[in-house]
Amino acid sequence: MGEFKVDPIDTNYSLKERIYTSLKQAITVMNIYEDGVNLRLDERQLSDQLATSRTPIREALARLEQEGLVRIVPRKGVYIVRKTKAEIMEMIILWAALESMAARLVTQRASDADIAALRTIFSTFQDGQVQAHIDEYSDANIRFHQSIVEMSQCKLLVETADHIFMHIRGIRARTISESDRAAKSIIDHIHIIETLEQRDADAAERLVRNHALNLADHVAKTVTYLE
Amino acid sequence: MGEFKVDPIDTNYSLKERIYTSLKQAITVMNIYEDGVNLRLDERQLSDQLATSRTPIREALARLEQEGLVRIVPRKGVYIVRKTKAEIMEMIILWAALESMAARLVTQRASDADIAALRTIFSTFQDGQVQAHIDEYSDANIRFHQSIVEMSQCKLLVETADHIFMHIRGIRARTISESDRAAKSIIDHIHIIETLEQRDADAAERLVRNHALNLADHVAKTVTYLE
DNA sequence: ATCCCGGATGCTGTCGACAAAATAAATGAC
DNA sequence: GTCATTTATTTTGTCGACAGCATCCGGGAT
Repeated sequence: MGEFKVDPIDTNYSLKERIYTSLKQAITVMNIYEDGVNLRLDERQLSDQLATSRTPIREALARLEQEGLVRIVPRKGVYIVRKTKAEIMEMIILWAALESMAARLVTQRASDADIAALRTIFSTFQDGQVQAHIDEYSDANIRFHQSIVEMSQCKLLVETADHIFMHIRGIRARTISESDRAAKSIIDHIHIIETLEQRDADAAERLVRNHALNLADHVAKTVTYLE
Repeated sequence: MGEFKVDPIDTNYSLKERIYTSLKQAITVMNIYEDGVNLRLDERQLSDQLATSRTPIREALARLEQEGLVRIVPRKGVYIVRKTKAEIMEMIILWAALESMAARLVTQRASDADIAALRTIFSTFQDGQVQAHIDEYSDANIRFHQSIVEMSQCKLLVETADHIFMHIRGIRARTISESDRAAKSIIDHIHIIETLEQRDADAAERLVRNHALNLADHVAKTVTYLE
């Protein structure tokens, strides 16, 4: 029987909301660290492109500012913010704090099946396959870390981690795809999974923390395109 | 010489900015968990009280929503958000993650003098004096934990902690002032300071984490006014 | 008396307009 | 030709207004 189904009218998605989502997407997708990119957002230009008035755009921009994606300089304009190297470092440290706590919670809360599922994320990368599919490995890497946070079953932890992650997405993708680090990385991941399976909260926390802080050290030493 | 000094005109503080600060202050000060309080914010009423149009108010409210202080329900109105007990618990867990990482950083970065300064926070509470000045002790308690986070010299850690702290301020004040917990609390603090002085990162991290998680357990067991 | 329905009221979401500030352009002095 | 100064243009911050949805109120039917 062909049912007559209609989607409920999205009264929850106002113009302001959609503009916010649209702008956020546009900002996160673009490479803001490229030379010569225009970081200035013109309200009027946006209102033309989106075919709305400036009011909902300004409300969306106010939210984006609170989120740290743009900076509104009074009487001058709104600018997409570039994170400094120091800020990226701090974000990785915060990430380490969040994910290590998440790992601790996973040892207490997650089911064996959920933890086992972590292994399947890397199942397609047997042995030396990593180098060949470096892009897919980068994605798997991201999924792995996000999975741990999600398995903590702490919504606030997930939200906060997502928030940081949005900012360091570009940097992480570039850094992880460096050849020699991927091999080291996958070994770390296996060890982390083992400690989770053993329900060893202290060890899991320590390994996760060190894994993230290693990234921080690596960024401190090698990343130069942020200065 | 009598110099002619004028303050620079606050071009950095637009109307939107001041309204944001004003509303935020008003919300954090009021007891939003009291029975019968009006959680609805009327834009027009606000525009009357603040003697402005609704536009800058709406932009301020958009920021407050992103911050989690209010919830904007499309076509219905703006409501101050009450945190549920589960959310408070998650905030304390996040707090534990942040402060324990901060403690680790303190052992690596802070000067001996800075760490020593932590002791002075509680210097006025010798022995059994705690019970007599429970309010002042509550303040000292808050200062102690904020100091640790600040001494981490990680701005993002400070910002994030402040953000959570704003939400749990009321709850923390009420909970800490319970008699028997204060005595236990001050002993924990002394032990934490000792591990910091010994530059024992692992121990400091563990003690700080457990101290916060103890509060979480206590809230889970005893707090009933949030349901 | 209770429930349902329709009009009246009020509030939000969005808009276009205007003033002030900032930027760009143009004019003039040297 | 360069620099300073004035003028013109652009752009932001704020405002008041209007349409549309939500809520409240009252009348009528059962």
